[in-house]
Amino acid sequence: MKIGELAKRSGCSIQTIRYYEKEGLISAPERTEGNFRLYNSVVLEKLSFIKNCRALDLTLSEIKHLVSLQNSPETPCEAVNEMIDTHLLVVESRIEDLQKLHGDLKQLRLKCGNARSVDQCGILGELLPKPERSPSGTRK
Amino acid sequence: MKIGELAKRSGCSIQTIRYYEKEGLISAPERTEGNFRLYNSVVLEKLSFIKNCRALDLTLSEIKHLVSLQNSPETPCEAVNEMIDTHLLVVESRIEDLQKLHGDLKQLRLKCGNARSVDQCGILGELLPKPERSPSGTRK
DNA sequence: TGTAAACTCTGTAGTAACTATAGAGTCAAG
DNA sequence: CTTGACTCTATAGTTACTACAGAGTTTACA
Ligand SMILES: [Zn+2]
Ligand SMILES: [Zn+2]
Ligand SMILES: [Zn+2]
Ligand SMILES: [Zn+2]
Repeated sequence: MKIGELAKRSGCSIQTIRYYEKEGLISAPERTEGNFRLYNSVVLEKLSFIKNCRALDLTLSEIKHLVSLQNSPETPCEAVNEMIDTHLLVVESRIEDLQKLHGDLKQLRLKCGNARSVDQCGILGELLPKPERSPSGTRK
Repeated sequence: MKIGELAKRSGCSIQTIRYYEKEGLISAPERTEGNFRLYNSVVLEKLSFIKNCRALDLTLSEIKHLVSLQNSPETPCEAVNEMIDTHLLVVESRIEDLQKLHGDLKQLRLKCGNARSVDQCGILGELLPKPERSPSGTRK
């Protein structure tokens, strides 16, 4: 099959497939006389694997690592576990960050009061460093 | 003060300050005879504002919008509220996504079993599409 | 058989918000 | 007057793609 059909069947875009090839995530396929890429169905599994990994937000470099592990099946699988564990930590800390962010935003949202104009809005006031009105404002 | 001192005092890197200037988030300062940027302390507040907004993960374009609102103080502050609300929704959906991800990763992590080698590791197996051994594998 | 549509090719640029150089110029101290 | 610290602009790199431009290939149909 040519790249267009592969794209439809795999759910990856044509450009993404070519990109994965360039990045070494899938191997370069044969070509037709006219230089078109020609795939067999095996690559569908590889793309599916990659998609599963991407859905877990593993980076392409991590996926590459996993692929290389698959190609040397006798390696101890500790490396796999470590990668997942590390990734779990990253995800957990991102969740924590976002939850703090969410709390801060909620707080901030309450600061508007019922201001009508921007200069009275408590939100912007809150974002400024400290609205300490300088006692002898010497501007310029 | 020159850009180096501003960087130290603001906690933004020199490149970031120049980048913010290029993007129109802070205005271009005066220059010395030798073409060095020369700042007064007002810019410290602007950078602090930007840092606060970035800590809430507002995009530079959103921050630019807020800055322009500050510069027209009579505008109704609805726009501010809407931005925060929209942003809250984005953050909430990111948190949900990550929590699902986290669950999936936890699940996956359990699949290792006590495999010793990669080819027996349940994690990689799980990531593959479906290990249905084809009954009459006609390859090529 | 001719030709137009649909497909594919490579290479390049764009995305967000920076970071990190290279190579040149400026300034302060000894 | 020279060294070192600082600053300048411009450019490239980061991540995982997406979106072209311009050229070549294949298929379908009249
Ligand atoms: Zn990871
Ligand atoms: Zn308000
Ligand atoms: Zn937002
Ligand atoms: Zn395992």
